[in-house]
Amino acid sequence: MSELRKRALIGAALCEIAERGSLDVTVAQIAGRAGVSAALAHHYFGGKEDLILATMRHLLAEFSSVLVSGLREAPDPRARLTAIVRGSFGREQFHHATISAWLTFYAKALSSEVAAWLLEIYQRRLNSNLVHALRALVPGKDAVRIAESTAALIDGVYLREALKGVPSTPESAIAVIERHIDLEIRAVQA
Amino acid sequence: MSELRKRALIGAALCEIAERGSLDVTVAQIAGRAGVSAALAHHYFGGKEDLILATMRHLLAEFSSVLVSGLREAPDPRARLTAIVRGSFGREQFHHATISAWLTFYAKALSSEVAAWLLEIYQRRLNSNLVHALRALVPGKDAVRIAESTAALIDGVYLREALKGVPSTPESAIAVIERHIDLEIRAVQA
DNA sequence: TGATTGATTGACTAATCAATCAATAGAGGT
DNA sequence: ACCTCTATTGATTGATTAGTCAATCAATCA
Repeated sequence: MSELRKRALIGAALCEIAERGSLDVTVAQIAGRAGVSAALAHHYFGGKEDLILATMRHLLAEFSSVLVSGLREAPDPRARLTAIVRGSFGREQFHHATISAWLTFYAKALSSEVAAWLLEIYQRRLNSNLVHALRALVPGKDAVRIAESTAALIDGVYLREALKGVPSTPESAIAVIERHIDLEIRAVQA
Repeated sequence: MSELRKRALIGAALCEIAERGSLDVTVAQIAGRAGVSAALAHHYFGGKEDLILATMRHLLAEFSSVLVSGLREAPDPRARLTAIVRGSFGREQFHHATISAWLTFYAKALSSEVAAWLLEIYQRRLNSNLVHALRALVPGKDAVRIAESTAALIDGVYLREALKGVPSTPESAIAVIERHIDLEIRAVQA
């Protein structure tokens, strides 16, 4: 029962945060959506902060698993890069709701030590994956630089997607990133 | 006195928001920093929401004026692009505080109609400036595409700067964007 | 001087919400 | 039947905070 309720509460928190576009969600709202009382949320998570952080961890873990499974199937370095890009824009759904939740967590990282720490781990892992794949294609120094700009571009495109009211397909977003990678690699190799 | 107090309150709100890394600032905190009572803030702005939005407008207006003056001095299209990039990363200060405030406003745009509208105006203007400068260098269709990816890259780099605890110089950030622009232009012209 | 007006505040209200707690219910074991 | 542990909740508390209001203060003007 414990795990079941925790999962339900995390899912409800995700929905509520995304729907309201803010971390100003009450425990009662989350619990209500999960079909339980607010007191139960406290029982299982200790406090609101822990529930929010658990939700964040869930999102990060989910992305991580998508990334790992994508990378496993990539045959060569360039395909690994594509896997990372597609993973970044294919996380569960490319839904406005999920993207909103991410942006909200980014904002939280400004004021929460733990949230910042969690995001840093995600960023480091993304960066390390990019660098690793790039090293097979360009000199090490360039790999680091290209990884950095690519990661920033991913975040930027993601951010703009969050603010865009209408949902769109990930394909156009992916194309932007892919082109950037291609241009950078070609520029170095030329 | 009216204008003086309003300016002081907006400045205080900016500081408070940036320092706490969140829009969860109380009217009392802002007013206290401005050296007045909370009641006065209500007197001048009507409500908390209006004060926050006025602060947002201030930030946007400030950026806009920096951009305009930078563009006026640019002798050719490529210099105009550089002016836009430098303006984006030279807004008043490249301070962690200011960047934090921007990210916080981005998050607010998810839940506030007016905030979203304000940000959209800023984005549209930035985009239009980029497209206009690019049209002199590449075909129209490419100009639109490059403007889009450049704007996203600017936002992405800015975002990462916000989360980075340590402050850094804008030069490295500017270099990333400039390189992206150069690569894109060269790829089209080739 | 006396009146008017704007600036300013302290005190108050009403609402919200996280967190706590005591109490109930049910399952499983003895 | 009795105990024990977990799940669950309604009620309550304590803290926070936006917004209001009546009262004061200061300057300007008639």
